[in-house]
Amino acid sequence: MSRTKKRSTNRDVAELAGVSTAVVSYVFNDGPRPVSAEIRTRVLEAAQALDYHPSAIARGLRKQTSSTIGFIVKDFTPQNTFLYPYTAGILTGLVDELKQHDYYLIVFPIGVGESVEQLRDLLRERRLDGVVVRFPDTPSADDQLLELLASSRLPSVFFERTIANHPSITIDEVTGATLATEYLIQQGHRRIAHIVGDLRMQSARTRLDSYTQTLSRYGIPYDPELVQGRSWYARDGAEAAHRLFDLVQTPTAIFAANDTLAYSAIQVAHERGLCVPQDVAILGYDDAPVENAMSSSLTTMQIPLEDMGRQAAKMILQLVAGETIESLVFTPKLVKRHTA
Amino acid sequence: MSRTKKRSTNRDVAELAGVSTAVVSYVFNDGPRPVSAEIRTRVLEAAQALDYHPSAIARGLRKQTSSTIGFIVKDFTPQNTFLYPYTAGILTGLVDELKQHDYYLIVFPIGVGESVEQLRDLLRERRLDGVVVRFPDTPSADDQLLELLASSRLPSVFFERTIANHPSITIDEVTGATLATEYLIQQGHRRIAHIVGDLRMQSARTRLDSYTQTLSRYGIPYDPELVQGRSWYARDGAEAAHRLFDLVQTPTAIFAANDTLAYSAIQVAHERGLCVPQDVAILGYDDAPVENAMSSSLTTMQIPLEDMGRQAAKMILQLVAGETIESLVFTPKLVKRHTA
DNA sequence: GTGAAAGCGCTAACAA
DNA sequence: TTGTTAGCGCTTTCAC
Repeated sequence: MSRTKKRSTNRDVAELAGVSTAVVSYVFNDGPRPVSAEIRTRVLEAAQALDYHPSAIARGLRKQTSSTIGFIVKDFTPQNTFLYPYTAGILTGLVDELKQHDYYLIVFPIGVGESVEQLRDLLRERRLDGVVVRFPDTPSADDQLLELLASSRLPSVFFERTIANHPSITIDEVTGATLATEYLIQQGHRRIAHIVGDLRMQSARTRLDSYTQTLSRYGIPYDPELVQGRSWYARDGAEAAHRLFDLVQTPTAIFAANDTLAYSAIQVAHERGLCVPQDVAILGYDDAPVENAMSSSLTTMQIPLEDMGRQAAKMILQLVAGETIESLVFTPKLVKRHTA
Repeated sequence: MSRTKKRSTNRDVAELAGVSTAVVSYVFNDGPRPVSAEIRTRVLEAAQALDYHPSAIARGLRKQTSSTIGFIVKDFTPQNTFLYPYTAGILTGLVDELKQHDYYLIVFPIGVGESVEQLRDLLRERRLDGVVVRFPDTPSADDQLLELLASSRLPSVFFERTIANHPSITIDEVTGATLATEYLIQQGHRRIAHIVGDLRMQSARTRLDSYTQTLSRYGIPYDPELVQGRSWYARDGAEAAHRLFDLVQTPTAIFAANDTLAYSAIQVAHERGLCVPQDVAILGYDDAPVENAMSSSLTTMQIPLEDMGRQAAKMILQLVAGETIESLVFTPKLVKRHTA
């Protein structure tokens, strides 16, 4: 394996084909000027013979583009950004759609409490044509990041956040949580509990608010005991479920703020000998596409993460192309399976 | 927001600081030639004033490197490569470690049955300094991909595959599955079932083989009825579990070939009113770091995916730096939790 | 210790 | 229709 053999360039091809480098460029870019059929094939053959592939770096320098998009992700959890179904789902759609358009994706997770210096570099280095950004929806000190993005003047699309003057892709949480609650009511439930997520996050608060408002709209009294939970994670979900089942008057239905919490509740129900959904109906939220035992049986509100990733790709590419675009809002859909 | 304002370059800084562009380079690269303290600060101030950041593209063209690594992933499942815990875990460690070294990561999933033309381009475009590759371990027609990799002459590290002359990171499946089976035997079990994964994959076959061999080494007769399953997925796991519990003589322990299958088995056990681990012990494999209700309670064989990703990063960087490196083998560790 | 200048591989404006 | 050539922004050799 001769590592010394130099890769062939523009010029090598030109020489072998007996043309100028310009023509080689025209052939490979289908323009901007026409090339006679005969010369075109001669160039193509020479390129083939030399195994020539244009250097993306050199082209990038010349055209001032990179055909690369950045995916900037900041999450609460420290190291495992990509294990989070939201991130993974979005990433899947995003990268796949970009591929269709011959764009590449650089992933850039930002750990908890990490400095932004490196991100600043990335955004200024001309390595990216645009960025897709997902920050947690806390109203906290991400301002630094936002300012960084803004000052970089890179085209950007935001996930689950509306930033002034930036197109975004968001979820209509109000409708989602309202539909969820209404469904349980329509199933005849009156004693409906809610396991909340991390209330520092807007989405958790919105789901809670929509739950209470829907109850009141249907004339169902609000019972604070029926609202439990403190994070998005399984342990807290299990604890919340135990509290609910310990109540004198237990709920007949539980609306969990995400699937993880719903799974915990199901497990706790099973442990206590309760049947789902006969003894207690359990409804999730996210339709997190994880591969696990119960993912196919949970009734939940589906968020089309992969599709959202696809749309994000399309949006950022339009932005890069100089078009103006509109923000997008996705509405969760009820997926009836076997737990509610 | 003036999109017209041009970004400042090398030269702008040089002019403002009253030096040559060479000096600017020396300052930003700390070499290769020394710069007087006075001039250094003058350059730095000018750069600050102009918000100058060197262009990675231009530097790349000059130095013939990109500070970018590719992560090429091919999986069985069509669109959701990144939802697979293996991929997500490895990716997390990989990208994080690369960040420490100021390298970026381009992710490139390859869908089922997808053409390799685009990958060929990526590998030849000089966009990458090296690649980390994970293909499923089938002995099938990935040869095309392998040949592509080889002919690109890019430094590469392979996951879970040993390719001639290529450093790799693999898992000692024999030891892992043997430890798993031995543990159940040592717990006093004699009637131990195994739910296999997709037997087209080497890892599934190895886990099965090690299971049978360990049984025979301990003088436990092999009962074909106790081996069920046909894929890595929940549905087939549940079906396998039902078959096992339908047996006249049911198993007292189940070794599942991965965590997903283990979870299915647990759920089925619960549905049938069996207690885990009292009535039936269930042992998983992977310690897939998914966020779900039971992830913290499953007894399983742990594969340090994130750590493997980290090591892959270190290896590929060493390779890029021209050093020679050794392949690495990771051994799964038993993690005792509450299901076996 | 510093400046001038060549050149990385490509694209596109200017010539012919 | 094609050739020539000037850069894109950087690093580094050569000269001082």
